[in-house]
Amino acid sequence: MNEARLTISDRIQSQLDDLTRAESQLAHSILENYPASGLGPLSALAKDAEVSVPTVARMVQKLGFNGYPEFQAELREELKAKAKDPISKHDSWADGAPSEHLLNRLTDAVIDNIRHTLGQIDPEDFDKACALSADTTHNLFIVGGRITHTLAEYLFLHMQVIRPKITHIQSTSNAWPHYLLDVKEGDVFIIFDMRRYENNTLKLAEMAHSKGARIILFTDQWRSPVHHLAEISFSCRIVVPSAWDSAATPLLLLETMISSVQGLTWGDTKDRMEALEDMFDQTKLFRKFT
Amino acid sequence: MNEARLTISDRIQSQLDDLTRAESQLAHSILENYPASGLGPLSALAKDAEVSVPTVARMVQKLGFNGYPEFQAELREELKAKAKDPISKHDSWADGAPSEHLLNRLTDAVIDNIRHTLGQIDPEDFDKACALSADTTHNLFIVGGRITHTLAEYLFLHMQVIRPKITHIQSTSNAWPHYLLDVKEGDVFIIFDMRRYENNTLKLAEMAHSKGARIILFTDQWRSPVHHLAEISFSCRIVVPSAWDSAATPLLLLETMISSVQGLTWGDTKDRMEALEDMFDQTKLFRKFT
DNA sequence: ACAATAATGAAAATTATATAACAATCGAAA
DNA sequence: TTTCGATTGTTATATAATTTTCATTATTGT
Repeated sequence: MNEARLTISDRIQSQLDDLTRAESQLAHSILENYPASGLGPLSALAKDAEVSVPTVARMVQKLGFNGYPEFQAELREELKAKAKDPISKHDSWADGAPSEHLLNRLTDAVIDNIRHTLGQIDPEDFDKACALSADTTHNLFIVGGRITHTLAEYLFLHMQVIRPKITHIQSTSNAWPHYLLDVKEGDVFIIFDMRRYENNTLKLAEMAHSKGARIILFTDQWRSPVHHLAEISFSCRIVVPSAWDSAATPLLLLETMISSVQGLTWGDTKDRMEALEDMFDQTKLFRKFT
Repeated sequence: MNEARLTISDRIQSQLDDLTRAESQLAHSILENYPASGLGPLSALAKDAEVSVPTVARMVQKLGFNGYPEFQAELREELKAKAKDPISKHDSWADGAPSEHLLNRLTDAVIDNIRHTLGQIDPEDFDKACALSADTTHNLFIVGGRITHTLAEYLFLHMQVIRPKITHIQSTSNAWPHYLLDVKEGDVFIIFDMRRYENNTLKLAEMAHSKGARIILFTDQWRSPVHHLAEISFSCRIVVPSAWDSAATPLLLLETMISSVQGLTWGDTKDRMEALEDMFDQTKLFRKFT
């Protein structure tokens, strides 16, 4: 993927000395605010550079393009590539594997997903969601579906240590209506619903909502219907070159959330963690050392 | 003039909820590689988003523009402004959050973990592990511990669709010795053991090993003691600025493995997936569309 | 200074592009 | 189901953009 491709800007600059008066004006005008000016209509560019329309057309051909539209297409390609650039420095992640190896392709996709997702997240929303999750004056319910219950469980396992009053509900289970009996106004639901959105999850969300619960939703880029009920939604990009979706991006958000909530409740968490350590010591579940 | 401070991207995102099917497709297509895609011809954008040409024209008007050219002009203005912006703070992942925000710090760490981990993985080992997991002439056991059972479960849920003869064992459960009765020579174990290595997991691994099972281990950079018994080990970097470890890197490996195994067994998988689809249709578990 | 040649611009011809008008489709409510 | 309204797509028209042609103006070498 990493061809030593020279940009149009490069090409123009290298030729800058051999240009005639009008061409030079034009070249400088293109470089002035590159690439925006080149993406407008040809006539606008000509006017901007104070040269005639055909001058622009000819220059573009001199640069090796078949026409102005082709020139613009290339500019847009550059722009796309640039947007991805921050990480594309690594032509391959797994050394020793060709870049077409699934390891590299999937990793590329996941990193890309992360960037897109993070780029669209409002940090204030995120902080608010963390604050809600840290609020121990209300109950916290964590809800996952068929696949997403693993994410829910992951969050639950950590939150369990961090704070009390927490419940994990699997929406595919028949038992969930029972849990809802205890829901009080102001309780917080963290709901996971990724594509192939589940009817059960939606129903559960509706009931929780009607009881006055506040909903934080983790969904994909197409958004579960639950998002109409949610106070805060996080839509994650999940598409990878696979028949399945990737949970990596939502997991990253979860882990950040866990860390953040832990920070907010540190006083309590500390005690709880110590208590947990003691329990583990007694049950000899873990090894003291490797 | 404060209206002008909202980028088109912002405006689209804020309206994302109230969009119809075609509009939503289009919106996502625009955001997909913003702003490049919006700077091409209207018809190209329409084709890209798989909507009709007038849909694009209508959407642009909905966004408050007098026509597509006006919309493009605004995009170019944004581009110019961005290029001139002295503080192009695009070195952070979550725009709008300071680089010290946990979202950015944790994401940095996770990407770093991925890079390190992938760099140390031998692609041949990886391919071998996939081949082993795809081999349906033997049973496949997936084993997780207290936290890692979520990863195990995630793998199990997918593998379950891809191949038969598969079992998920939670090493913290009392029941695991029973599972081992069925283990035959040549059976494959995929074991998860991250730090705070669990005694149960080690014992389970030892018993499986003594029965002639082949072990694939997912562990952290310090390596679970199980790795002495493992035929193939993947050590993942898991450290992030948090009191907890990150499961993102092992998850990425898992997802790659799932995709790879699926490729290896595609003939069978296809049938199994179709059967699963039918089941889902009958139980009305999922919604057909958003 | 004067051809000869290249460079440039004005306007017409051509092509592509966006808008408008209309028709089909889909989904919700009766 | 059937109907109504909203949404989306198809076709046709108008508009804008690009390319071509050709006349004009600079530039260079003799």
